Amino acid sequence: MAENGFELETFLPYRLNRAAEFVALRFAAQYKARFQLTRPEWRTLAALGSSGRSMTATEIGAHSSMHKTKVSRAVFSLEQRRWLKREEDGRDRRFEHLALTPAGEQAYKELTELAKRYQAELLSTLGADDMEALATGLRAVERAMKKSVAGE
Amino acid sequence: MAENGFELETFLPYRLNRAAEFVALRFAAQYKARFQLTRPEWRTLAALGSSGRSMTATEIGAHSSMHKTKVSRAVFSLEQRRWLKREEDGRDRRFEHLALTPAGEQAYKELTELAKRYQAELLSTLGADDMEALATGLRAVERAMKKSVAGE
DNA sequence: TCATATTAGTTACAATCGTAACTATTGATT
DNA sequence: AATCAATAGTTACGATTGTAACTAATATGA
Repeated sequence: MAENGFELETFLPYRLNRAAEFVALRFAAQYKARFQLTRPEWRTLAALGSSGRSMTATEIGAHSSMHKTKVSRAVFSLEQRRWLKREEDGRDRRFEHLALTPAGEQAYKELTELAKRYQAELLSTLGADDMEALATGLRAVERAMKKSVAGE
Repeated sequence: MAENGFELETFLPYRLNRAAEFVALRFAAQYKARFQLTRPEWRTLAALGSSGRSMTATEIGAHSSMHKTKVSRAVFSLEQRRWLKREEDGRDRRFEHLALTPAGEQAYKELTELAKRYQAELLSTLGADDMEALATGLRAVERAMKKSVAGE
């Protein structure tokens, strides 16, 4: 009941979390079954694959909202599979430039097919209008994310 | 780059996850600092507090998209704090009806004040229009969640 | 130049998590 | 009634996680 004007049903962190969890689980089952990939591994692979260039671990973390230790471990395990290679930066050797190998790109490509199918499924259950609204709202959150990386 | 028509920047699971993580972290820092609450504990407390009635652990899990072991552990620790009490169902003793104690309600009320402040902050950084769009989109996902509980 | 601060990334360790197996109870089928 | 299936919730255990401390490299600035 409305004790004091707060309604959980309108509270963004709660709603976003449960929606994210719900939407992620079905898809996770697919890439886990196909490639034995964990969620951080898929997210790392996706960040690299979609950027089409090399990225540092820190960039991947910022792009995916993953903790740096999560990224570090995902990078390690993708490297073990030879889906990713590291190259150290010549000017500043603290940086490692990470890029997919051909095998990694191939796997990514295959995963994008699953993803496209899943996205189409979502589109049809949510409806185009609500999907569009969701995209608009998420874009705003993403803007806020970029700002908060820049500032503070 | 756009290898085959898939764009990670439009892929819902990825976007929802990173937005949820981003938005949740700042708020989690607050309830952790104030009450030493974990995320599952806050979510369980919130589900109960906002419903204003008793719920079973399964209902809480469905409402919050939390795994049943997460709920089970959160319920246990809230019970330890005397913020929640269990009552067994007379007709079917598999069910436990969970409800907040007065102390639990008091804590919930205090947390809703933090939540309201945080929500206001979000509203001002996202803007009213985009916030509204996000709410519309999330509502659609929530409808899909309810259906998938009903079916299959 | 030397000390101090900052940043990228890794890792030890304790805490948390999910899978699968479990107990307990009820429902369904014969 | 007796069996078998289904459901609510818990728990053992191995896997995954985040915190904090660490290494290594670079930047800052007296």
